[in-house]
This record gives sequence, C-alpha cells and structure tokens, in this order.
Amino acid sequence: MRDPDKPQQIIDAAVRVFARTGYYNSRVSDIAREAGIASGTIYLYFRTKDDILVTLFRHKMAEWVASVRKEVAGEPEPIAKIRKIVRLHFKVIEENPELGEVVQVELRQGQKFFRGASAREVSAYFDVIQAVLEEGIAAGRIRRDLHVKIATKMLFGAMDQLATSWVLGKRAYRLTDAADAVATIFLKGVSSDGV
Amino acid sequence: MRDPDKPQQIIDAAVRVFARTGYYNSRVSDIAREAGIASGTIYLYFRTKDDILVTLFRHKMAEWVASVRKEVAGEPEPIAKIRKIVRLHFKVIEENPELGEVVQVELRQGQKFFRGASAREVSAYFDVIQAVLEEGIAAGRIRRDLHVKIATKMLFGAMDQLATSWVLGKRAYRLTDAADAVATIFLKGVSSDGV
Amino acid sequence: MRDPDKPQQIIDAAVRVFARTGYYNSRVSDIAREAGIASGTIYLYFRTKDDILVTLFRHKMAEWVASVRKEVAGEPEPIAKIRKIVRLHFKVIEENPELGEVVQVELRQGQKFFRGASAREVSAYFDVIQAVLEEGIAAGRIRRDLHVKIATKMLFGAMDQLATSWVLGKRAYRLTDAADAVATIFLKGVSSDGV
Amino acid sequence: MRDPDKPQQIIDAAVRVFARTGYYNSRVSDIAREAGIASGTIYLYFRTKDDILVTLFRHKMAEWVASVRKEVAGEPEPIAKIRKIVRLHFKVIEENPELGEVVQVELRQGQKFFRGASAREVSAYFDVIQAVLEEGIAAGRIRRDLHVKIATKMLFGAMDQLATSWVLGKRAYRLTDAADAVATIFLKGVSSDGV
DNA sequence: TATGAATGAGCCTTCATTCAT
DNA sequence: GATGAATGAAGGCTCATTCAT
Repeated sequence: MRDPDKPQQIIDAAVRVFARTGYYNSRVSDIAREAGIASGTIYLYFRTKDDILVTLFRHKMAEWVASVRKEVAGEPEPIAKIRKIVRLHFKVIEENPELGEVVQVELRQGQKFFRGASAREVSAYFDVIQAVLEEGIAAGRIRRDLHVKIATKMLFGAMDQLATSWVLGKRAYRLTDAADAVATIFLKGVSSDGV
Repeated sequence: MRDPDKPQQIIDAAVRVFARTGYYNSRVSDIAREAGIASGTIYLYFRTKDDILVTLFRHKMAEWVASVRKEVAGEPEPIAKIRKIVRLHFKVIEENPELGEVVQVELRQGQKFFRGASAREVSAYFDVIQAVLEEGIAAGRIRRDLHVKIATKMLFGAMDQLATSWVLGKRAYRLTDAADAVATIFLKGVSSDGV
Repeated sequence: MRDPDKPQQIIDAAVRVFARTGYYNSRVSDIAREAGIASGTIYLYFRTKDDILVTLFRHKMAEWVASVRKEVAGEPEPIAKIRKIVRLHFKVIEENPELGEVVQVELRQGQKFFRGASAREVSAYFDVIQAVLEEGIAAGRIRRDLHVKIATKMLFGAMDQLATSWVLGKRAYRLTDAADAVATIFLKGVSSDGV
Repeated sequence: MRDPDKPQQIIDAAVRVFARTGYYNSRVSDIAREAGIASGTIYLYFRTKDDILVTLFRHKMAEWVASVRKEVAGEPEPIAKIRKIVRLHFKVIEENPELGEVVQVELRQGQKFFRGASAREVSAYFDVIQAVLEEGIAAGRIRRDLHVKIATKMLFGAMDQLATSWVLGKRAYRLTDAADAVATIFLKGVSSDGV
C-alpha cells in the first residue's frame, strides 16, 4: 500500500460520483473510472464500498471541523464567532457543491446505516457551535437561560437546510449572501435581552 | 373488487420496514412479509419498488400538511400559529417515529433521486410556514425587513434537525418538551423590535 | 363445464394472441381478455397454458386434414388431386393468416416440446399426400421408382415454405396465385417420363 | 485481456442447451453451466439472453452460407451446383444435428420475434440458390419460364422439411442418402423439357 | 502494486395457477 | 359456472468482491 495519494484520489472521485447519482446508485466501477484506475485497485485502499463512504465522511468532516475551529479561534468575540461559523459553513458548501450534495444528502443515511461511523466528526462540529454559545453566555452576550443543546441543533439545522435548498435547487443566488441574515436572526433569537 | 385498504396496508408496512433498514436495504419481499401478503400482491397496487416510496412520501406529507393547515387555521394569532406549528411538527414525529425516520432520512434521497416526486407536498409545508410569517409581518408582530424565505427555511431546518436528532438518537426525552424553547428562540429572532 | 362454445372461443382467441406475440410471449390473461372472459375461466376448460396450444393444434389440424381429405375424395384424378391439395393449402393459409402464423411458427416448437401432441394430426396430413402419390404411381402417372416418403416431405416442405414466406412477409401478392406454379414444378418432378 | 474465445464457447454451449430444451425453456444459468463458466460471465460478452440467440443465428448462418457459396463456386455446372447445395445442406445438418435443431426449430420464432435479426443471413442463402437457378436458365438447362423465386422457396422448403423430419425424428437413416433423390425430383421439376 | 475478467449471491418483477366469493 | 385477487416460484440481470496475471 504505497501510493499515499491514491486514497485521496479515490475519495475525491467518490465525492463526484456520489454527488451525481447517490451512494446506492453508484457502482464501485464508476468511482474507479472517475479516478482513472481499475476497480480492483480500490480494494487495495478500502475494504468495502461502505468503507469509502465512511472514510469520505470522516475526512471531509474532519477537515471541515478543523477549518471551522481555526477560523473561530482567530476571533475573540463570541457573537462574531457565530457569524464566522455561518459564513464559513456556506462558503464551504458554495465552493464544494459536490461535497455538499454528498454530505447533505447521504449524511443522514450514513448516520443511520453506517454505524454512526461519522458520528465523532459530526458531533465535533456540534461541539464547536455549543462551545461558542457557552462562551457567549459566559460573556453575557447570550441569554443565561438558553437551552444550549437545543440552540446548537437549531443553528446547525438552519444552516443545513439553507445549504440543502441551495445545493439541490437552482443555485440562482449566492449562498454566502444569506449568511448574515441567518446569523442575525439566530443571534437575535439567542442574545441577552439587554443587548 | 380490488381491496381498497391494501395500498394503505402496504404503505404502512413499508414505513416500518424502511424505518428499520432504509429503502435501499429493504427488499420488496420484506414489505410483503411485514404486510402479511405475498410479494406479488404488492405489484397489483404499485408499479415498482420506487413507486411505493414515492407514494408513501406523497400520502404522508399530504396528510401532514393538511393537519398543519387545519391546526393553523383554528388559531387567529400569527405568533401562536408558529408555536402551534412547532408543537405539531414535534408531536407528529413523536407519535410516528417510524414515519419520522423514513421522512427525515429518505426524504433527501428522495428529493434528489426520485424526480422530486414529493416536491409539491414538501413545498406546500414551506408555504404554510411562509404564509404565517407574512401574516405576522402584516400584523406588525414580525420584523418588516425579515427575509421571509430565509426565515422559513431556518425554522423548517431547526425543527427538522431537532426531530432528526431525536429520531436517530436515544429518544431519552420528550421531543414535544423542546417545542416551546425552539419556538421562543425563533420568534425572538424574527419578531419586531418593539414587541 | 356447461358452455360448449367456450373452448372454441378460447382457442380462437388464442390463435389471434399467439399470432400476434407468439406462444411464449403471450400471457394467459391476454387470451382471456381477447376472449372476453376472466382468466380463471380458461382453467375450467383447459388444464394448462400448454394444453391450449396442444388442443389448438389438434383441432385446427384435424379440421384442415378433414377438409383436404374431402376435397381430394371429390376428385378422381391423382394429378388433379395434387393440384387441389396445393390450392387448398394456400387457400386455408390465405383465409386464416393468423392461424397460419401460429401453425407455421409454433408447430415446430410444438413438435419438439409438446410431446408430439399434434403428431397424429400432422402425420395424417402427410398420409393424405402420400396416399395420393401412391395412387398416382398405381395409375402410371407418377414414376414407379419414386421415393414416396421423400416426395411427400418435399411437397409439404415446399408448400410450407411458400406459406411461411407469405405469412411472415408483406403479403403483397395472392398466395393462391402461386399454387399452380408450385404444383406444376412438383408434378413435373415426380411424373412418369412418358407423360 | 478479455478472452476472445469466450463468445464462441458460450454460443456453442447455447446451441447444445437450446437444442435440448428450446430457447424459452432454457435458463441463462443452464448455458453458463454447459459452458463451464459463471452465469454473470455471459453478460460480459452478451447484452441479454436474446442477444445470445440472435448472435448464434447470425454466426451460424453466416458460416453456413459462406461454405455453401464456396462449394458452389468450385463447380462450373449449374445442375451439379444444385446437387451440391442439397448434399451440403444435409451434410451440415447431419454433422451438427444440435445446430440443426436450433436453426430448424427456433429460426421461425426468430424470424418473427427477434426483429428479423437473422434476416440478412437467411436471405443470403436464398440468394445463393436463386443465383444458381438463374445461371441454369442462362445455360439453357432450366426452363426459361420458371418462376425463380417460387422455385427457390420450394427447394429450400423441401430441404428444410427433410432436415426437420430427420432432426426431430429417430434419425434411423443417413440424411445425406436422401440428397440425390431430393435433387433429382427438384431438377426434373425445373429442367428444360428437352434435357 | 495494479489490473479487470470472473464470480455468484441477491433481488425485482412476472405470470401461470388457485380459490374464495 | 364465472370471476379476478392473491399467490409464490422462477429467472434474468447487476454488481461488490476476488484473484490470477
């Protein structure tokens, strides 16, 4: 198992193929053709077809979470952090619509049928959001009585739905243009009354 | 002479089977067994396996939207309407977790791969939410400058994510208990400043 | 099992259906629809689908042979008898092209796969031809050294091929117009030299 | 890298299987077993089960016609050519009775139901016979007023019927022994009177 | 390591036949 | 007798996976 680029090439090919036809309607040989290799070669790097999807999720989500974490770390202000998260979420989707299609569409299948293999990475994303909200509470910018877990899921769900609509729709507008509106509504919803 | 209850029985069986193993991992014969009929019988009422899923979506979403519409119609106050929608959304999921699993998990697949067969019914749900928001604006209860389409998607996404977490999770709490918190955050986010 | 017309109606419907799509591509329900009855009713008169085909062959061939026998009996002259046989063969096909299609196309399948169920009737036809040839030899009109069985098969084969071409082709000409040419060539081939 | 002998092996296996049970009563897995391969392998070389039969017809008929053409070309005399054709026709059947069974029995089905896929090759055989007859007319050996198309069909039909009887019968005699009798009768039937 | 031909389990769908009405 | 809904065995075809080269 020498070539260290192959797994990444295969995953990138899989993203494109899955985006096009979905996991269950894609054949391993489609991924191989897209990657420019023989289908047998895939099995030198992945155990099964499922394994490709699971690894894909893990890698992409890990990358994503890492970049969100980094972005957030560079910003001291909790309110601004939320705005950054929304903007980055939409930017990632906008720049990688194929990845978006796969993640948006297949993730729920994945959560259910692939043993929560990507659970760690997904919940890491939730953790980032939740941590920022808690920071905001500590800073007095966010309501003390906020049910943080609920608010976390709401923000994620809101972003996810905007992204899904855009990805599966006509993409006639720039998704990132919606970022501020989304952040504003959410922040208004969770902020301390006096702010 | 053809049994008018059969299609419903088959759909109900399909909901249970799809909830358990997902559309692509379910066999037609599984649905037949669950429905207590022979597999050939299914083809007297549905053209293909796909047709079962599409019909399932259409029927269940149509029912759902109808009940939401009815609930909303009985309430004059736009703010209260939003609260009712959230409560009903969670109540439906809580009382039909299997339906929830199918709709939550398969719907996105469906939106993408089944010719948007359920698109009409899904967008009808969005329409209900949007109409209530516009009513709220007209009544001065909701910000005049709100981007209504964005807010609609946000509310749907928030509810959907809460529901998904609950359905795929341990269900250790009552989903409906989260309804007021969700509605409150959302309403605070969109309401007129003076309110 | 009362209605004495049903079996005939079913057979006639089967002739039309088999002519259209062939035995193996026809469904029992197609025959039922064509006959204007329910598919279950067929099983009151026939044991299996095979039974329909076998009975069809037997009846139609028996009718055919009977009419050939009658026609031949009315003609004292052996040479004229041969001409009559050819003319009648082509007339039957021309007037019942659907029957022709079934008999021509399916008969060989039948000979092979349906236990020679129609063997008796088919060989009865051969017997008629052979008897006429032997009559011709006795009358000195046909070569004494003729291999009668071979000549019988040749005449049948020749008529059968002309009929098949016509039935499966465009039918742009009248098949009976070819009868005399066929008879003439055959008779010249088998007649006594001095004639 | 794909084995270039496989298609031929599959066709040969198919000939044996179809001869035994007929096209419609044969399963693809039967052909695979007869060919000593897995059933999926067949689909690497043929698109559908139909495709096997059509290809089989085309190949075998093309081979047949080529050998007839060659045989005929080596003989200058038109009368002798006819005798050669009959002898070769019977020889092919006698040496390949299984092929004979398939061609004789299934060909008519094929003509009707497989889009006339073998039409070109079959009519090429007719063309060879017809050309020889026209040659005979030009050489003054065959009647000038002969309806060539009818005579062509008659000869083919006669040979075909002899072959069918032999193939489907007990094969208690040598088919080639009948060749001269058949040729003689036919030639006497079509030859110029003075000959 | 890479290949891709070969494998064969698996599944959707059809349709001859049955049987309750 | 007549119906046609129900049955379930059967089979063509797909495709993830293996393995000889």
